[in-house]
Amino acid sequence: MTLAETAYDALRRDIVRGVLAPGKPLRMAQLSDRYGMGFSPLREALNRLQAERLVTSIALRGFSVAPLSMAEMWDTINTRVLIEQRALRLSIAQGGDDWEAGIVSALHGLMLQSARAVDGSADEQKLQEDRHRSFHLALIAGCGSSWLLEFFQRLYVEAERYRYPMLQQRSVEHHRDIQAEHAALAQATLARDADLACDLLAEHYLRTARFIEALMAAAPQAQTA
Amino acid sequence: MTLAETAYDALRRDIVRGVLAPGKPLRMAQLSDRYGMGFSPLREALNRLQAERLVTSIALRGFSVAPLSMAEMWDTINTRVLIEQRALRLSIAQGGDDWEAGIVSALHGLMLQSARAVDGSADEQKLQEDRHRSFHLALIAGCGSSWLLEFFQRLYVEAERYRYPMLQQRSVEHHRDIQAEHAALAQATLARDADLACDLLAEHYLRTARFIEALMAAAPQAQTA
DNA sequence: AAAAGTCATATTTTCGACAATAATGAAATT
DNA sequence: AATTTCATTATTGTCGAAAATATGACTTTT
Repeated sequence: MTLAETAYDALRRDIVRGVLAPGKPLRMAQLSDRYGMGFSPLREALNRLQAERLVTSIALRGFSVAPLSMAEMWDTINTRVLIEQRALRLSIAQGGDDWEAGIVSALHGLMLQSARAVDGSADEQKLQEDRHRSFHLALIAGCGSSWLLEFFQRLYVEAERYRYPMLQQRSVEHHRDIQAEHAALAQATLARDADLACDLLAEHYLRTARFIEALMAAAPQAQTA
Repeated sequence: MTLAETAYDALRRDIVRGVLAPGKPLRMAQLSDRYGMGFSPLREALNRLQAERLVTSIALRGFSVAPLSMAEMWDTINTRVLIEQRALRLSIAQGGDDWEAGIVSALHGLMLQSARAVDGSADEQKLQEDRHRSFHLALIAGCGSSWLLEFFQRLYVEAERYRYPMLQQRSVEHHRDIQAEHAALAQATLARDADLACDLLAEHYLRTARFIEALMAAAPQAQTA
């Protein structure tokens, strides 16, 4: 892996996790120090991230972490529902055996982990997040549209920025059985009940959005810094 | 404007217009020569374009122009219809006076040009293309979703790559009155008839797609080189 | 003859220095 | 006191060279 790719991964992770706070200016010298590399690979990574709207830039005034707002969170959630409902319907209509197997496998991984660790290390948490993304990706992996899959990835990452503070609050039990929601979603999908699966998917995301909104209203400084 | 931005614009234009053929490897030395700048700004531009999927890259093996295929064209068109129909409905539901004014203005620009020039210079053609994009953007500019607007831009550029050979064939009259389609679309939108406007929009794009498919079947080497 | 290894060349990737521009703060002016 | 001017400093953007890696021709081995 090249240094530019390393920088891209590291910056992306730090932005999503809020280690680099929204709005924060990203000075080259500081980044060079932090990630142990020269300007060139960092600038390449920042340009990629800019294209993905995780960072903003103004010519000759450098880069900043893209800001967050409640309005944009709702936009992200609503667009996710649009994209994923379409992708889910396409998958249900034309998904094959490998698609079904992928869902079963991803759901298994998701269940397995919830039984094991109440709250694990940073590595454990990363693994959990990966499995969560893998599950939602598996549901729509049969859609056959590279655009829908790309937009899913983009929106997932953006939503993760908002969801991260929620993930940290393990103590607060969310008044939700998220695993049950995932299981029901998988079941409806595998039963090829498109209408039900789409409803469950939308409700799944809207619940998360409402929860984050409440959380942000209570502690707005957490991510808007 | 920085050199990196200049490089981005120039590369993007040359890729969309097929001057840099799909699949063609982009060697740094060659690009440096062609655009008259060093490697650094070029690499930044290429990284942005890679994030937008106009170029592909493999570590240590450099960049290439992203390939084209009929399957991907249909994916692009279908996704466009999904995104723009949603954005159009939102705009119709909540668009204000400035949104309406934008449509009237953009349609006027579009009509004006068609009356003037049968086939203009390269500059004239670029202006025409800008007006066409402005019109379609104006229709959905009231949607209030930055994600939908971004995806529109992405899909528009990709579609332009496929549409370009058609634009060159001015001699072939397309058996279509595209201006009339645009006018009808604007009329239905301003009348706030969402169902009709969405149908007209989908039909507008599907006609183009079918035309391009026929064109490519006749001369597949034009862009797949 | 086919496969594997070896070297020379071509190409990408990264670094460090330099140039260009913006931000900062002190001195001068109104 | 507020504003402007100007020099100083900090920061970004670009270049050219050097390091790292891939490519392709050639030799050797099986």
